[in-house]
Amino acid sequence: MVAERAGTSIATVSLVVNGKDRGRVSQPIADRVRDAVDALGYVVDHAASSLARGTGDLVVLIAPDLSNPFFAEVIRGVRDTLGDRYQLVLSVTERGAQPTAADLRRFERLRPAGILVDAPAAGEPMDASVPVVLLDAPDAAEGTTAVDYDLAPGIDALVAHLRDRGHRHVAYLDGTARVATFGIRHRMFDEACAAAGITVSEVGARADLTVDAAALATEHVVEAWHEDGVTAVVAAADTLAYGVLRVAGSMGLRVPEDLAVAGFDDLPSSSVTAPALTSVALPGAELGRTAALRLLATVDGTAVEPVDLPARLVPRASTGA
Amino acid sequence: MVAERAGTSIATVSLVVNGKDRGRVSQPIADRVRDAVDALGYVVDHAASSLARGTGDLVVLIAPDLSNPFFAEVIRGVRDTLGDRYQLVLSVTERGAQPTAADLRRFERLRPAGILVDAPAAGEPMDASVPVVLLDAPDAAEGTTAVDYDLAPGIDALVAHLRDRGHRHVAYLDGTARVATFGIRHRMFDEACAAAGITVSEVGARADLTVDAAALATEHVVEAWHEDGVTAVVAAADTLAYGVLRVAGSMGLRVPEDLAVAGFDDLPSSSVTAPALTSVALPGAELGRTAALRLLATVDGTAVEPVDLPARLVPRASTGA
DNA sequence: CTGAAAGCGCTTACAG
DNA sequence: CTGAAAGCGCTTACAG
Repeated sequence: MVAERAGTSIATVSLVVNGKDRGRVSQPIADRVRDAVDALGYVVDHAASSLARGTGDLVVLIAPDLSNPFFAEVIRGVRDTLGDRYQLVLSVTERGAQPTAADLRRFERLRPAGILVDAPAAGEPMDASVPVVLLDAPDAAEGTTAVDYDLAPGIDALVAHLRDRGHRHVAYLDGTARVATFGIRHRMFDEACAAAGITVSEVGARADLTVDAAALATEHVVEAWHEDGVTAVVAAADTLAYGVLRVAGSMGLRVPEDLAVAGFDDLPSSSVTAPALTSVALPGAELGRTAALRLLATVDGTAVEPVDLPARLVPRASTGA
Repeated sequence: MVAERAGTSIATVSLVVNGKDRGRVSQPIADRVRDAVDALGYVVDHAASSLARGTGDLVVLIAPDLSNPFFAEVIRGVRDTLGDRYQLVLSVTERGAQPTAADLRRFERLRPAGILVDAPAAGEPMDASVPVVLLDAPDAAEGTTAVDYDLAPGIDALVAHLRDRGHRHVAYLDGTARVATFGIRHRMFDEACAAAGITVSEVGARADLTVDAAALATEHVVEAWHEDGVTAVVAAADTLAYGVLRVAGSMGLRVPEDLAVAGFDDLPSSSVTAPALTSVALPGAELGRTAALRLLATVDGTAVEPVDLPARLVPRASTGA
């Protein structure tokens, strides 16, 4: 229809629409085509275009359940970096599940320009026929491209902070998700504690990343923590720490006097909890931005120096800051 | 490749893969095809398939910036209802922006089975060449399909609650987003107040849906509210109310004694703020579920009775509950 | 029950 | 500078 209206061939329309008309199509004809496109409100059919080209302008970001508002930051970073050249679409896994190789398979079909995977399930082979960049996947296999946090500065600062406040025996509330990043957080925390002369309680607990689940898990162990002499609890995510705060509040435990609490993520709402929550802030937007840049580099065939993005401690009232 | 391996034609493979082989392909051949598919890890190419069919199995959900964790609920509702037959992908607008007709245009190209649009920008013509269902779009034009909240029960209960607590002069903190749903919340609140003999302060304020923006906006007007004799402030969203809580906390204002605070959404973290936040709970998952059902009904050509989903009040400590 | 063929709407060498 | 033609990987009448 556009070609007809512009009085030219379909091939010429394609060239103009894709901006490949420089030196190939004369000015007047190109203008006529553009007028016709505007008049008819024509948009290139994505299916036909990516079929012919072999690839499209879609970038897929596969993320775990968005109930953790932290991912909004990551998404924003990706979006801002991708710009107009690519179209970002998101896929979220089921509640509590992590992205798997099967998810990757499903989106390969769309012939995207690339796929980003945030916090993939541990031990899955994350490779596809299109460029893939993993986010927050510290166990990524050799040969895969991954962008990770450097947790050490944040965790070391947290442990030093707890130590300064006199804590010598603490507990850890882990997430249930089978993700490498949680494993690493836990391990690095244990190691930092050991180095600082702090012992970590044998009484462990874990919960899904929701306030309700964390509150339930906390109720089950809070007595045991108390009897074990625990004075502070560190949760693998702020949403988990919220559950601890809620239980502490309803039991009349004073935070931080009776029990200090800290988390990971530094969510926006962590500055308004009762009391405000100490948290290891992870640079989510930066993670998204860096991952998108690496994907673009892969697509364009340029190389990028890998860097880990440092976490930092945000001390607040929940640990007596 | 699959056809070759199974010793059959491409057409037969297509039939088997799409489950249209009943009474058309013999059992042994169908089995051979399935074996070949498994062995080769074949998946249908989405672009080619939707080009040939004219439509695909994608459902697109266009939502505003996800920094409001409330949308996670909506998404979950949609996901759970869509099931395996359709593949859900999300698109998020830029921070603070609402979905527009242009976003719809962009995703039409993908030939999705349908498009869901949450909280579209006010006054945009939201129609497309594929089925569209609007969520939380109380100003939707005639002829468009929309699923909305019934805010009355929640707002009436909130105003009655404030009245019972002795509030006679209150303020409203609005969102900046150009969405009908915010306009309606404000208007219904004003009307309910008028009916209950409560006056609403002329000192208005509005902010983006982030804690930081809301805190900033609150700082600018909190003096004026005080001088105006305001005893309670209602925010158009919980994230806005968090900003009020933060400013109150840093100024030494007691909540609810000096200033009562309430919001809309009932986010998971609202039970752990300082103090816990009274909120008009909106059934987000239900909204997503209902919208997905209506989309499926449109696709299948069946009719559905429209229903609005009632909001309800969750009273907490921030209003003295 | 099975396969050869047309066509979905594009892009891209290629010939003119 | 421009257009006719092949081909991207499927699906679906249609003929056998």
